[in-house]
Amino acid sequence: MKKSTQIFKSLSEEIRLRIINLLFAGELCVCDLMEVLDLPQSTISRHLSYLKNAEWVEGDRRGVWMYYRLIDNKDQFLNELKMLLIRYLPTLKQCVDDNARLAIYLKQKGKDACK
Amino acid sequence: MKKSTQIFKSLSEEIRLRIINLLFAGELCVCDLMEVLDLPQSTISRHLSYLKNAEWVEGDRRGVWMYYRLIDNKDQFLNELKMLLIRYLPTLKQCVDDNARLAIYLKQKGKDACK
DNA sequence: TGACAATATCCGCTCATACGGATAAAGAGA
DNA sequence: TCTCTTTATCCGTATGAGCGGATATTGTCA
Repeated sequence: MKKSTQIFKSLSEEIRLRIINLLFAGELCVCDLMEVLDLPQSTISRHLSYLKNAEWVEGDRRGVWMYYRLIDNKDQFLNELKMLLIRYLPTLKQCVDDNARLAIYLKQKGKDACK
Repeated sequence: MKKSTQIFKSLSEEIRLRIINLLFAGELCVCDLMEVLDLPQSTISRHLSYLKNAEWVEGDRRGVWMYYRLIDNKDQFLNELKMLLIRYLPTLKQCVDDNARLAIYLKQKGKDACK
């Protein structure tokens, strides 16, 4: 039961929903998210660790960078909830904007940004 | 966006999940819930009003009693989430126990309890 | 109208968690 | 090893929401 409420609590925060939405496009590192969401590093990192505890994301280090991605969870409920979010989040204005910013950011990334 | 986080926040509380689970069986009044969940009246009432604001339930007065039931929402996302909960909540031990207590309670209700 | 029952709201308190700057830890490269 | 970059964690503070007893509100019935 505790775990169930934790799942929903992890989704009850705007920034975390925005992060999940961005990760639908594929893995991203902390500095990517800082850029796109325009938020301080400690805030991003904190939310990512929250999402990791709730088993939404996993991260792996590549050099200095930590790359985060959504987990393909064995838990059926979590997976169905994720499917729901995949369809729902992109209909929200804030997420549409974020996705647009991400696209622009990724296009110019190779040149100057991390990696 | 605010509304989306609010939806999940409304589900991030054990008592509220238990109430939703019980209401899948049909409408109930506050005193029913007090009995089955064994919680003080102010606590039940507070959570119900929270669920009402989040558009999960609606209530109507019949005499002194307020009967609450789940809303058939027009919002597609809310409805799909509800379908998910209908399948998921009854698999949780706490909810199984609650449902058993509800069944016993309802069986003897006509005699002494409200209405 | 007066007493009682069911429900909603108020109140003071406590706890969880958000924030963001500062600091620590980990790795890369000279 | 020294420095720089990225990320994680710490810290003090602020806010949101939970709790349950007390009180207010609403309706019933005599």
